[in-house]
Amino acid sequence: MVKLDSIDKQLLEILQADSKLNVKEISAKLKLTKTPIYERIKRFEKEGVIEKYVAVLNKESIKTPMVVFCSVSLDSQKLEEIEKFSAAVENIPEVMECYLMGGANDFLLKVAVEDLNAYHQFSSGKLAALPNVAQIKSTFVLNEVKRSTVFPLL
Amino acid sequence: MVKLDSIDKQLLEILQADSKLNVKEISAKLKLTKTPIYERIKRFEKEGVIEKYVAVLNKESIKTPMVVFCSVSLDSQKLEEIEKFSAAVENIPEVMECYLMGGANDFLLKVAVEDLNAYHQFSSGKLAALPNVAQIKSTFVLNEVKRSTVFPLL
DNA sequence: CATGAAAAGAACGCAAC
DNA sequence: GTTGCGTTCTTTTCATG
Repeated sequence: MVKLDSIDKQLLEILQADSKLNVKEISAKLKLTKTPIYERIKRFEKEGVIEKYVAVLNKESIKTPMVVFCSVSLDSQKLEEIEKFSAAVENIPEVMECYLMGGANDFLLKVAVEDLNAYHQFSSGKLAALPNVAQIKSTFVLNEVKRSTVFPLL
Repeated sequence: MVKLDSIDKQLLEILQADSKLNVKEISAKLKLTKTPIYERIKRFEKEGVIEKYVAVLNKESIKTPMVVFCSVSLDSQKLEEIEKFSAAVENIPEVMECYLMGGANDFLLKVAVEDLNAYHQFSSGKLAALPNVAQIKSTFVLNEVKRSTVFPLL
């Protein structure tokens, strides 16, 4: 875990919102010169604080997939089983996000598929086929109101 | 909505995974020369297919916030009320994602806050204070197993 | 941290095939 | 779509204060 000072946080905040700004522009925003900003960015990249840079597509302009949230509960909540399920889910491309949840000790999965038929195949074929899966409850997304990749920095 | 040919899809796939590759490297991957790749990328940027480029932070190396999923149901599911709620949610920074869900006609919100106390303030203060909110059910994330921003291209 | 210089590489624009 | 060239901009390194 890396300690971040105030400038670090502002810098990461900026890069999370727009990584195409060049060092000169970022420096101006933070009222510093290029050198320190450049060095901080390179440090973040080297230390892995910045994992990667990616393009974000506009969902209005492409044919968007059907998105489904599914709650998956396991027969056993032993750590070993949880890790086995987690590992399996990693390699399923339809699963965009997966969280281990408190409360009912379920997983919550965000799944993207082409259509209902594809979802059926995914759900009964791939997901239910995983060992230890007890129950799957699916809820369909009608509309994406907000989606942000920016994590608040504490 | 833009039509994408096979190369477009591969190109966007690559840029969603790593936007720091230069045109030369991408061209090599797609077995084309720089010119057409460069032009396609510029077209995507101009047309807004590529909305922006962002840095993705490594959650292991920063102090990650507490993440909570909350189901919000409204008193009324009239379109007008749904839009009013959607608009309000847009401007709440704690709300990272928000989806209008099928089934129970609820919203599903992914919320990031510093700690339980902050969540309490958010939930009872900001969220419950919105007009028309009937019920809020919160489930806490224990562990993030997978998180990807890559949308499959259909 | 600021300044400035200098080299390498990438982006960008153009022309010819 | 390819090849090639030239200009401009950014990145990257380095030296000085």
